[in-house]
Amino acid sequence: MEGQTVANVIVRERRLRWPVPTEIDQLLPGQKINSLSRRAKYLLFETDAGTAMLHLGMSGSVRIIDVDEPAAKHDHVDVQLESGKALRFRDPRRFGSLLWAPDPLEHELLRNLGPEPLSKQFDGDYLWQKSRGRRVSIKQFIMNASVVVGVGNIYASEVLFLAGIHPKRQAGRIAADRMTLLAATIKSVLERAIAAGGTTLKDFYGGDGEPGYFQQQLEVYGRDEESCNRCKSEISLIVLGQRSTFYCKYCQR
DNA sequence: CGCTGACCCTGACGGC
DNA sequence: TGCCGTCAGGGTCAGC
Repeated sequence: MEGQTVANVIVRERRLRWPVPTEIDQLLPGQKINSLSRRAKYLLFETDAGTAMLHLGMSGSVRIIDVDEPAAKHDHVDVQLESGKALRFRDPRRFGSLLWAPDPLEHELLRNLGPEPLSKQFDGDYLWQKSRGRRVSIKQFIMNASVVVGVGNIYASEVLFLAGIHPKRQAGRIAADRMTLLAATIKSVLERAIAAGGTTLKDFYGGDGEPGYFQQQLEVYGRDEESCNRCKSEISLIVLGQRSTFYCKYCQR
């Protein structure tokens, strides 16, 4: 889409996580997409008039189609291009969002986000400093986007297993050297997952239309009652902050 | 300010 | 076959 011009925007359903603002259909048509980028899990489509911010939520997806392809159920938005192709956004659960901002990094939802996990500024020292005095569990801590972005529920469990840290351990009670290991493990898990094309549990497909393969490398996620690859004991399942959490009670302290 | 739990919504699946 | 309860990979927000 980069460098292409928007011909028209069709909004069939405005009721997403937040209502789709009229700027999307009023201002986007006629604009050239200067660049595509990303901050946290928001996809950013930058134009001279402003930036469209797209979040896929839990069940959202986008794909490139011919403009005349009939819309199916849950196909909420089409961004039609002058080329005759369109970006089609589908989201059955409507937890996703499509917003508009003159300056996205100053948008209320982006301005207080923590660092990107693969950036240089995200390291053990940062995690250690940020966590002092915090009593919340380390798993909820690393899933908190104001601490660090990009660590979702699958990777949080995986990271903590590989770092040998119990998911319920209070964030503020983890020593600096373990935080260094934790930050490095977050980076390596995300890098490996990206290299594998992501994790396809049931219906995730990457931008290339291919499923991911990282699920074949999962150590604990979804493996409750199966045996730990390291010590052979049974993987445990608990709920932390309403999210399923998998871990080995012998390998993680 | 930090933390917890409720909530947003649809579809898939298992048990009966 | 159908109904009901449960669960799902994300994230925000009110209220304490």
